[in-house]
Amino acid sequence: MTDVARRAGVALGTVSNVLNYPEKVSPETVQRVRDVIDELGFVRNTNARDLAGGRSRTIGLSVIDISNSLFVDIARGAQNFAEETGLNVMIANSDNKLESQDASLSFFDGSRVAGILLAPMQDSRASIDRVRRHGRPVVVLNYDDGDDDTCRVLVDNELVGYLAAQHLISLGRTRLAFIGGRDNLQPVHLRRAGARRAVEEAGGRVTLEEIPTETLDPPSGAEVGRAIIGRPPADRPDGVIAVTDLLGMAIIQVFNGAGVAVPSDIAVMGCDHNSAAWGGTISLTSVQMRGLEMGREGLRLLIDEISTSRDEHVHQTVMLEPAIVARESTVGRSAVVQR
Amino acid sequence: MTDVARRAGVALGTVSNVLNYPEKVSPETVQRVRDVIDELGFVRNTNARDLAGGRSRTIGLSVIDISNSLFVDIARGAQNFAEETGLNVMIANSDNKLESQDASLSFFDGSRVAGILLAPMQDSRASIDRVRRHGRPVVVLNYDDGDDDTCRVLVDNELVGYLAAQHLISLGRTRLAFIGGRDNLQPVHLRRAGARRAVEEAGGRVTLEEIPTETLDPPSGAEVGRAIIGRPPADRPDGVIAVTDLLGMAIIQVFNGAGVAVPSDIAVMGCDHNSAAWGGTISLTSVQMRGLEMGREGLRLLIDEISTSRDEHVHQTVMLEPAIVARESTVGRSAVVQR
DNA sequence: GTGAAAGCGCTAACAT
DNA sequence: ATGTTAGCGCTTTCAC
Repeated sequence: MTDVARRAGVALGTVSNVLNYPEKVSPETVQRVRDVIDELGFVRNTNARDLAGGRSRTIGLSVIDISNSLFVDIARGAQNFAEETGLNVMIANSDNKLESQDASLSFFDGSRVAGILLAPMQDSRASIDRVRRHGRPVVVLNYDDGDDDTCRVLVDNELVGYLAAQHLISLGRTRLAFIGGRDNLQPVHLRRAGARRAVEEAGGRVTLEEIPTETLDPPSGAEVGRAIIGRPPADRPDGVIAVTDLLGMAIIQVFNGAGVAVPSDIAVMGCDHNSAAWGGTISLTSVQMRGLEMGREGLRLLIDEISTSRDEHVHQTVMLEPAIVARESTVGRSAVVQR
Repeated sequence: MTDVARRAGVALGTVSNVLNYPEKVSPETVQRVRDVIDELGFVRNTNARDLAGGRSRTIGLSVIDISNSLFVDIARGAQNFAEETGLNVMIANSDNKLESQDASLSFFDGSRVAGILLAPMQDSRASIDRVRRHGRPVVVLNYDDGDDDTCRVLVDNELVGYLAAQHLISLGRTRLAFIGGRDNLQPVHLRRAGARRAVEEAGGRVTLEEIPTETLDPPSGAEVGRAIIGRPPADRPDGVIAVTDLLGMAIIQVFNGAGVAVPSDIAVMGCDHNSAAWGGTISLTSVQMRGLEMGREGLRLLIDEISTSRDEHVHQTVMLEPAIVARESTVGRSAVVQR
């Protein structure tokens, strides 16, 4: 910056003003300084800027698993909003390792980022507290650790299950099956509870069969699919809710290969709108988890917390409403207007 | 740090030494200072550190599209290696927008990162030159712009096609089909050329049919699949190479639904080992694009360029060898040892 | 082994 | 409107 000042024949402070408060400098000086900046290819040092200014324009996003499309959506949502507000989002991936998550948080802490968006892998209050004690705001995404002493953005997973079941019921299905992983996973538990509620509300005319699976991956889905096919047609469900899209996709393919028509014989749907399951020829009905909104809302809350006086900030929890995305696997080809 | 020094009853410089060169400080002092650091929850300011030290321990990774699993792999490869070397990798996603890519590069430039890994969306020499003129090393990943004035890590796409065709030929298939997008895409062009070479080498006993597609997405694959099924069995290929996994997966599902057995009637394989196509019950043979190695090698080259004296550095191109990943869709279920 | 002091490249308050 | 200057929190000589 000194070089720029000398070359433009002005003082250092003037260059700074041109950069930060151009309205305080005469137009011709602004022009001259800017020309020199271009000429020299000057890029101002963000570190020094943040250090001297005592603030930062970048926020850190830490996600558990960047290969899951929900987290990719979260990142994109946050970035889009950040763009509008002149902030920068840096992504750190934890690759499902808790120690990596901690390392990322420490890195962000050391970088004196303005704030942190954290989509944690499990209860991370200890790490969060540490960072926050250093005065760095943290907003938690997609994980309910029951701590309302922090801002969070969550999706109503009970409603996810409820909407899914309701969707199938509204299509006239009466023998539902809920294919889920183990119940100790928070989202699985909640979605199952929601499905039960919808079935109960339907009175006695709808039944719900619950089939647990070992994992949430395709092989488990295929296994369940084969088990269903092994039963006499009258004994099969006519509507299947898979707790993840990957599970649902695998089930569809088994049905496909066995001549069971989807959705006419059996309607199938997933619950987490995961692009990793978009490879199919039968597009999959699912429930939108609103990753984009989650990222965007999270950043909004974070900005709010950053700019509010530290003591006066009121933490809030935003509960996002999931929404059915109806596709061919439940409503059939003709009803799908656009992919 | 001043607080730490005062609380520990030592000078500022000593705290710095404890942090950076503990061997230069007496053990008891080290211990005392460290205790105070823990007690105060002190985290040193990376910005100030980099500013004062004139270097940085973080490197920037800019990818075109974080929703493509190849780029996710690249990121993970780079991060794994970075962990071993005490560096930090910050990911910036460009969401397929060229202006975002430029913004990311400028951000990294302003942050004075040690170096940049760039997986660009198209010829980006202009942007690269700008950054490099500021003395910041850049390594290009997965894109061959013909510029050997930079370090690059590429995958031999011609070999991808060659290996794919060879794999099918070695399984006794003689009527191959290459299902590709438009030939103006560099990878498509190269893979097709490789497939041709393998077929030529096989002499007259193997034929290669080339079927272009509008896009590289599932719908195009399904379309081709239906076209193939529409032909009399003797007229159909017995081995299909889809230029992307998504295409391949869609084709398999069409075959599946029509009672065409994969791989016994027709073997099908993809070419880019994309996890977005892993949802199937028939696991897909593909060609490993070595994203992890790409990230790792890229970072290795980058570190080399960073530490080498600026003038003495010799740019190099690492050409990664793709490898067949044989799965059920070509070799059948029994031959697949593990997923 | 430890301490003192000069910067790193900026911002922001103040002086002109 | 422009120039001057004191830090921001550290690293790094160089003395002690």
